[in-house]
Amino acid sequence: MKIKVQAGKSIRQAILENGLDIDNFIVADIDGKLVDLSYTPSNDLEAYLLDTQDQRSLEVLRHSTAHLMAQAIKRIYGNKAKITVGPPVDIGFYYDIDFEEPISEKDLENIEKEMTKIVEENLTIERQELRKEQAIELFKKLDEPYKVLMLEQDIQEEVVSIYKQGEFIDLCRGPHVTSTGKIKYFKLLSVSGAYWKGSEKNKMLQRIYGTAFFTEEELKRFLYQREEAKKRDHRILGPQLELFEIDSSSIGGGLVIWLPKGEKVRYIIEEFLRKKLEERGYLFVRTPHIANSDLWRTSGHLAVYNKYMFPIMTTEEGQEFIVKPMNCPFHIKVFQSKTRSHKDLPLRIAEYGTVYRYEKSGVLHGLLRVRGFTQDDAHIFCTPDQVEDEIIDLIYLTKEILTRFGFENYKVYLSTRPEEFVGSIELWDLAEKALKNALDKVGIEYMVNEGEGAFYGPKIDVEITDALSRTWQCSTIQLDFNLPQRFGIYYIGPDNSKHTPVMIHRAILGSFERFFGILIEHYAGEFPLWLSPIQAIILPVSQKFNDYAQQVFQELKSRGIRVEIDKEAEKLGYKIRQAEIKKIPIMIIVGQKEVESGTISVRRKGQGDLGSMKIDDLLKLLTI
RNA sequence: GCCGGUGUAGCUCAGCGGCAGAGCAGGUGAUUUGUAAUCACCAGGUCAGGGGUUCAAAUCCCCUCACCGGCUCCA
Repeated sequence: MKIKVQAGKSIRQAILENGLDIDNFIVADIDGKLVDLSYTPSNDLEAYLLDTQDQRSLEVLRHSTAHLMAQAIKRIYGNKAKITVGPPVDIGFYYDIDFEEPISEKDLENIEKEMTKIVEENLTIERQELRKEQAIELFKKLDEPYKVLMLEQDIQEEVVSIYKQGEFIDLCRGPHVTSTGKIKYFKLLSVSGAYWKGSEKNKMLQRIYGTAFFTEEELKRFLYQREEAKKRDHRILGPQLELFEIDSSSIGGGLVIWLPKGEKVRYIIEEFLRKKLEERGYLFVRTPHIANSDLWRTSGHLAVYNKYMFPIMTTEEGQEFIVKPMNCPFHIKVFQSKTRSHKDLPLRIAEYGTVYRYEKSGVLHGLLRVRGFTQDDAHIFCTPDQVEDEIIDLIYLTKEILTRFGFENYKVYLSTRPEEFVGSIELWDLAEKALKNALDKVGIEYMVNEGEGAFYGPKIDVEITDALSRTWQCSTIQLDFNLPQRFGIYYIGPDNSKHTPVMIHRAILGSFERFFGILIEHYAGEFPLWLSPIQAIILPVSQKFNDYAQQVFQELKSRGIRVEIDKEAEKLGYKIRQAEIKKIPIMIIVGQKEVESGTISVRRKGQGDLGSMKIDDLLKLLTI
């Protein structure tokens, strides 16, 4: 809401004089700039007050909580802890601190206690402006070398602001809440490492993550959601639901075993995608997992991509082989397998190509970052004129595929020519224009990442948003002016002379491993019927009805339903529980009643008992 | 790769200088069951690996490996 502030009076005074509740407002916006409520303008103006509902207020609260934590840490550790930076982030805030003796998560409780004390002290948070030299002197005196470094090296302004709360002083732009008493609902979350200024070359500091909210309910909800997210972690659900396994000790980190049920899901996805691709004229191929090292010299990978490639294997005959990190050189070979005419273009070569990349052990993460994975890869060879239509087709295809998995929201990024590039500027301009035209014609919103393209061509990346509003990059469409040149591939144009085709690398799911990991979390392990490895399970009320259950089983099986049967000598409740835990979508219960009437009783996971029906009725239900 | 944490039965974890434990899962038997856990018994171990301290190490110390939270990287 808007409020008039007179010269010489603080916004806080203005709020009070207007009879408004000061507790509702956190900071004020003056011409787009956020200021403290203690701000006192030198001439009359209008300020826009931000209440606790405003996202920016929450950021301020969290920023203030970061300061609160830093103050608590300074009280406990004194100058054995040097403060650096502590901004708000989407989950809350962090503060990077250089501790003389490393702390661990056990210490967080103690820090939280001290924070609570400071909240109770209700210290006023005051802003003060000083000249840069004064600030440098101040932080030298306070023995905060990182603040001094920032002032000396990074901050351009001649006048800087500091914030004081009790004995604690921090260099900060602000704004902040008016006093430490305003911070009530907070929680410290984790301790981790973080490089000073984010560079590997610099010293590693300790980063403490925390969060804060205006109400206790919001904090509780946040913590609850974190717990829920943990439960749908694909690394927990995967082995639990017998989908996949990663045995780092006996097989190796980042190498995935697809268990029968996971493979079933993958197969369904593969076949679904294959059908869509073949409809659009893609030709599937299959290529080796290793190749002569010369292939990778020609492609340039050995020079440019070396650090992600497993080392060369040399045979006793002295031949060198390398495990493939990419499929593209092989698809070039497919293109080269005969002389191509312009009439053959666009040529769309697809492969579910398994590649291996050496990733540092610390970056491996379940199925999301692995060392061996299968891309839903394809390379489109076309003329420069055909690029636009191909991209349009690709965007529609990508949308169609992702929508099938319940991903409706996307962010699209177009990355353009970087400083170092191959190919002519004319070709780049033509290609970038083609990509833009394609995006515009489809009517998709996108952001341009200027200069972020690969050295070999511009690209379009698609980020999907999952059920927990997290974003993931899967699809990528990359133009390549480099490989066709390096391998000297050509097609015969209408003019009967040789031309170099444009190559488009593209993946829609990215890799089956990564996409599967995302899907597991997106669905929390409860796959929709069409993907579920087991669609239905038949539960005889007692073993007396096993024969009838077997008949139902045969019937459903012959109709193509993925069905199982639980013939154990257990109570129905137990069998239902087992089926629920396995997240099987349909439970079919058969007992005396069903045998007599020739029906089945259907229970849908998450919905409960649907009553009894004929098998045909269930089949109808399943096809909806 | 870097910082911190954690490695005990298939899984989740307790034990933290003095006999290797529980629950779930698994096996066997009994029970023949109506919409989220029937009972009993059995089996299951290089306490991640290696070295050291100690009369004695799952437990304390060191090294290695793996994983987890992040950072960097990748996309």
